[in-house]
Amino acid sequence: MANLDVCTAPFVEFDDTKIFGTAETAANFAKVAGDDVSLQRKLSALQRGPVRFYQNNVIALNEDVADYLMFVITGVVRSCKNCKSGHRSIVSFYLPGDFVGWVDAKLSLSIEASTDTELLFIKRKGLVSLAAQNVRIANVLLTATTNELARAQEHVLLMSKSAKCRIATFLTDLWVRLGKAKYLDVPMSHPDIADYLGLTTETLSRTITDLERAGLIARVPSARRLMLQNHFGLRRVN
Amino acid sequence: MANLDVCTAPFVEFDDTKIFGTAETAANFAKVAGDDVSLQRKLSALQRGPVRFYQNNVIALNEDVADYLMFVITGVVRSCKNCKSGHRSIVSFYLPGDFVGWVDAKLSLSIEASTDTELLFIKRKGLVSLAAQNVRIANVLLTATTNELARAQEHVLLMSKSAKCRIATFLTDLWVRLGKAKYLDVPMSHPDIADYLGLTTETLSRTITDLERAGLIARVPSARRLMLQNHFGLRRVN
DNA sequence: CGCTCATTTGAGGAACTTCAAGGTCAGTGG
DNA sequence: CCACTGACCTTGAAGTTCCTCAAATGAGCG
Repeated sequence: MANLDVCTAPFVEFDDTKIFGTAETAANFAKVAGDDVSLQRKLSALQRGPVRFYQNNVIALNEDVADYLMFVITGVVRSCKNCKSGHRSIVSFYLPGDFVGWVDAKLSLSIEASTDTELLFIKRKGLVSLAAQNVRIANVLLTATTNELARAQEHVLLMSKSAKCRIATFLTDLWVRLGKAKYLDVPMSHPDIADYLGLTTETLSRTITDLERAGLIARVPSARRLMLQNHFGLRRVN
Repeated sequence: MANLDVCTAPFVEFDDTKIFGTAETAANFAKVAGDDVSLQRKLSALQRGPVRFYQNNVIALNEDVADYLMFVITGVVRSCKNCKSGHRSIVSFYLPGDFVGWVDAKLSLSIEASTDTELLFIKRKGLVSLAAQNVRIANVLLTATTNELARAQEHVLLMSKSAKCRIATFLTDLWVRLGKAKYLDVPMSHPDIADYLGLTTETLSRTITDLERAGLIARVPSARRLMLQNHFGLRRVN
């Protein structure tokens, strides 16, 4: 991240609709400014990108994030801890519209592309000083951080529940975050979900089978496209 | 919390040194303003209290926290989720110097006194608008939220580790947060620690015994006063 | 002292992991 | 077109970790 061009270098042109399909939601950073055109201009002066990353690319190490904040346009970003032992924990998934990179170097997390993704890089200092002048921006930043805090706290709560409950809750929450479509097209892989929930892929797979047998969900054809058939029941799992 | 007097009503005068012993660290809200006397005055105009709570008193329900933010002066505050089933999870402990109440009503958490405690109540809106005028305050608030976010994320990481690792890490982190004294006087009860770590009190007790047998810690006389004997070893537990 | 609550210890059982193997799917090259 | 590859997903059997239930011990307070 010392030089953003290093990040963009390995990415060649490709057909957007193929990888960033129309089903993907896309977010717009300019909306942060509302209707204020001069503010929109100031914001766009702070941004660099969009930059594209392929699945499993490392976007940044947490130590590098001091200067830039990231904003997800399409795809899914994960922040995770990779231990020397090979064990991995995923702390958070970021979807379109989320800011990535609030937390400083304390925990040395790795920011990676969970799916192919498009990101904006935003000069952190510039955004913060903009917030000191503009109440709207200040509130957006405070809301962004407290929302992420709320999600982290829900994640903590989730981790002390059973595997069945963790997975049911994860799926319904994801369904809500992705806009409550008819089908839940799960964007991230099973290994990613398992590491997010503190489970093995085996337990994940077995539990999804259990939920399916209980009539709560259905694999519409494959594991990546689900239909949540009994929302009330899913919320009641424990 | 609609009326703070309701909170103060049940508390009678008592000998401070008995309950809020000298061993307890105490925090000063005015330090947020640094040396700026006029800023200190503006801050103190926003605060109400200190208010005292006894152990296990409910300080606020999360839905009530819209108007006030809290600042811990002495003691330990917990934010927790109490399910109808009787199950309880503790999301976070707040020590002297911490702000409580950033997260809004989404998750309906209960803010409770884990030990006897003294708190300031601070008008949220007033503090936020002060932040929009003053860069120092703005940075204090952003730092407070991102620090809490970092702690929540570490908590998430902790929850996917073994019981032994969770407890060893909890103890060393607590030791650091409390100022690295010779003895670790654990301020919160075993049930609270267990609910924070997603374990039972039995597992907690057994594991502490294991850590003691391994020579990593010692119960100096009782369970509430520990000595961390091998910090390197404690950090290496997995 | 005698009460209550907190902590410790034990035995058995449930939940999840580990290890192992088979199946599916998309992309690749012959 | 088809077989090959590698990553992902699924399923089974055995093993660990942690929980549940139950009881004993220890600490604080009137």
